[in-house]
Amino acid sequence: MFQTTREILQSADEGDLVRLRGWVYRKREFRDKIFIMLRDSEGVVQLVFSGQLAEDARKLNIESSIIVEGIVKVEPRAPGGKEVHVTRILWSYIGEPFPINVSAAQADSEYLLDVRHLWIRSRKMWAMLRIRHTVFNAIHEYFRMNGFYEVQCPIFVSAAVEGGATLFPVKYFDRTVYLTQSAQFYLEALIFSLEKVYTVAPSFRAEPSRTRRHLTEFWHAEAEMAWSNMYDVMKISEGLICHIVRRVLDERLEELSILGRDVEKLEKVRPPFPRVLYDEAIEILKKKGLNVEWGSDLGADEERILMQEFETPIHLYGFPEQIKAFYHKNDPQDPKRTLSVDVLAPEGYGEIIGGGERIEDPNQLIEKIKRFGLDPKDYDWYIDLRRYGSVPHAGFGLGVDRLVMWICGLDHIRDAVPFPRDIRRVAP
RNA sequence: GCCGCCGUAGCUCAGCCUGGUUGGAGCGGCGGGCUGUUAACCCGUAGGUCCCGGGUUCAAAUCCCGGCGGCGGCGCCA
Repeated sequence: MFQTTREILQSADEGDLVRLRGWVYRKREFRDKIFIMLRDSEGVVQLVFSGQLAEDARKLNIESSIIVEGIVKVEPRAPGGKEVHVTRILWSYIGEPFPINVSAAQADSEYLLDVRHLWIRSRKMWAMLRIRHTVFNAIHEYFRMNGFYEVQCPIFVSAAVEGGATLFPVKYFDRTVYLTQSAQFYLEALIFSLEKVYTVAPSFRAEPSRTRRHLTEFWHAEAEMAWSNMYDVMKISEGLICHIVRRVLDERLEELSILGRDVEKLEKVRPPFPRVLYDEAIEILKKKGLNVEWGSDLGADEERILMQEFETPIHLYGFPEQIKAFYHKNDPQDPKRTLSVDVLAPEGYGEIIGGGERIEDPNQLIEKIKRFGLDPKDYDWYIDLRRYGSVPHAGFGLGVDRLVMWICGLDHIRDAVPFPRDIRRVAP
């Protein structure tokens, strides 16, 4: 029977005989006594080796693995207030000198990406991974609580969702297919069976983006709802974000603190999010002296400047037709505008959700596909969905890695993912 | 696609602008010291094709040209 480091710190009593297993996180050597910070999946606790055991412990390099038996001591000088005085080393594996040192870790260097398979052992990565775990769990919780069915969509696809977006070609027997960039079209098909559906899956974008919020492979949480409109998307998406943030605040305070996250800022994330019409955003930016006109897309700088006005995420809605993909439904009251909505995260993190109402009329859809310079033949089955009992419907996609990046307060999306894939990096 | 930056020890970096004896520091390694550390500390020690090629010069890590490798940001999007 083994105890975790967390169990030692939380519930073990003075004098308890315990067994622990883990890795050497830090080692502090003296003549006849050695302190080792033992790391496991739950945390870190101090071990004390003395006498002959100190001589054995001296051989352990950083990240060596070890199983020990010892006696719990309440000790104010120990990190966490308790430590384990080792009485037996039951097993050990003396690792080679660990190649990551303190200065490399502080520098947040490229080297850490080269040795990412080892760096994921670090406290920072550990904290992020645990928060990420909670985020993914909360996504499933929220959708299931709200009557959505989870579905699975193909990764190999034969046509683009976004007209212009770049796809990764894949050799597929004697022809070329592509890696999916969104499950949206499949989700739209599935609402005719299940009405409210969601999926959490990777999406792939071959755009040569070199920014701190782009990956070529990212995790996409997408939902689609029959009998729904743009305002339903706003309600569900803000409910989702708030539920996720609440869960992280409830379960992961220690991890947020390790990452140095300002928890106060996350506490402010409560519904409803401000609803900002695209036109208002343009006005705000003009007042701030930016040269933006109705119809132009908001770049990263504009987004950042706009979000200085807000402390929570916002719904930015009603984008002009020309800056949104063809499938967005135009506003019948104002046809040059679409019933589209993005969620922008505060603190400069930008767009985390994109969505809106879809065109349900087949003729309107065909007409818009043509107007966008695309070929309706490429969207054959997608148009077909509208021919057999079409319904108003809407949906959205959440960039889960961007959400994790924001919640953790990270500088780069790469650090929101254990093994990031970007324009150049595909290893480890 | 556009703009900018970098390449010096296993790792992080200083030195380069203003060329000048044997190219430095911290961490890590190795050896030693130390009765309580919190990224332990102290002493010693090993470790270098200064990315590659060419040029200028009495002299190049340093200046110039070319190549290779890498990074950051924007655009696009989640």
